Amino acid sequence: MVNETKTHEITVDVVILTIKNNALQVLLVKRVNEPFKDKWAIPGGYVRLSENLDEAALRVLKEKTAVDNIYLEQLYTFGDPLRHPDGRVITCAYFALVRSEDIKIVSTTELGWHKVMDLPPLAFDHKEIIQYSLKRTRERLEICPVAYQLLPEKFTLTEMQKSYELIMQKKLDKRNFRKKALSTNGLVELEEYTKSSSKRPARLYTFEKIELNSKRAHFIKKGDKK
Amino acid sequence: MVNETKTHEITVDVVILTIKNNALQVLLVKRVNEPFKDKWAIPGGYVRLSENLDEAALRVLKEKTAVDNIYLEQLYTFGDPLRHPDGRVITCAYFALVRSEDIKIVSTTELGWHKVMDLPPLAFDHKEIIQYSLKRTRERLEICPVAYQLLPEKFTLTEMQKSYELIMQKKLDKRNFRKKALSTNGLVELEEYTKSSSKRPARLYTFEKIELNSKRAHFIKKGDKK
DNA sequence: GTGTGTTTTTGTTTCGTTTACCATTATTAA
DNA sequence: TTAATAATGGTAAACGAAACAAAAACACAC
Repeated sequence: MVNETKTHEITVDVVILTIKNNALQVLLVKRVNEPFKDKWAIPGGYVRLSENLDEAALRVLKEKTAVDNIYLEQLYTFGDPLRHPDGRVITCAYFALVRSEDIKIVSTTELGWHKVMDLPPLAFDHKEIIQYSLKRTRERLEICPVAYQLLPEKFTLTEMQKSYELIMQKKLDKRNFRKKALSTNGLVELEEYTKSSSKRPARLYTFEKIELNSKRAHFIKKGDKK
Repeated sequence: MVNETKTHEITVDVVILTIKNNALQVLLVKRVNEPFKDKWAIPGGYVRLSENLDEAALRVLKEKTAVDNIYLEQLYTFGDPLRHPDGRVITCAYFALVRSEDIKIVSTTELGWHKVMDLPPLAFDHKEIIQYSLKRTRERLEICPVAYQLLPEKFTLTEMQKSYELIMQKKLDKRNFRKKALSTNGLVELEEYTKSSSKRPARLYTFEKIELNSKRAHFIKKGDKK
């Protein structure tokens, strides 16, 4: 039985999500080799013997982008025997939430952001993996305000609400949203305002740096508005 | 980099939970070989090239027990480089909820149920894996009544409440519990009663066979009683 | 400086659900 | 009759969700 495992290979793939141009976007690499040449794929790589899975995922993330202070969570392990045409490759998928302002793309390969609602042809089972990461992101958002990982350092409540609406795929009531947002632990009201266009300036907020998962705010509930 | 992966090995480990003797119990095997000889371990095995991860987990489950109609869910993948003393073994952990009445232990190796609140010395990182499976089970229970997977075919509401209390680790109010239980989709009131000891017989209930995850009942909420 | 347009900001009420709490009656075996 | 446990109803308080409208602040055009 042990022999039968000899050609397993283990990769990590990292679904990197951000909000950019008023849309939820995912970072994809264009494949230069077969299989799936010229298709787009989630950034990934083989797990090295010396590193654990989290470290492997972080390494993949940093190979493509220069970020830190990101939200990174193991998503699911995909191991269908036929998912890779050239052999048995099991992949442990992660997802990351990053601020687009924080990101510098450092890879030399062709790399780009794609709207999750409008994905190009994808390699392997990567479409399924992205769909699953969206589902998980929504689940997380219902529990704690992970969306602040997607927002700039300073943001308005309207921007925050936009990010929630993009992730949850539904409109939220403005006043109800603000009430809940203001009661969130860690949200800090600043004495600064946006100044720009021909409209009333909006107050800026920021999030204290705190442990994620340390509190459960049950931020969005189902059925808040369609 | 590919070379560096050659000695990875992939296993699945299955945390098999049941309720037995008024306690939440987990099925463990006693190891007969090094490493961790004579310690207890979660049932597991290598993933074969021809099977996906779910199939591997199901196979492991069936090697140890004769059950079907079980709840089986991928839990988490553990890949610390030092978790196995003899080499790099990454394990994809699953957890299963089974009815103790349904189980026939078919393995020849030493195998037994252990209360999760009173575990023997465990091999590898298996203690951590079991703890994580309990956490996940609680999360599932908050969403849908998976506990019926642990109950006998026919059960009383008191038994159902006991199973919830064992998993959630807290006392629940009897009348509130019954109110919610009775409003759960799929719960069927039978025209049968327990008959046994010197007390009033209790009505029996059963669950219709339905898809899990198909409904979200939000069965237990936080703070129901400490 | 006045008016217009745009966006931000703010509070209340209603409604249903959940929680906490409490006590009595019913049924059986012994 | 007693002992043991099951079954049951109601209510008050707290909480969360949903729906809803008007005033304030600024830029700009005139």
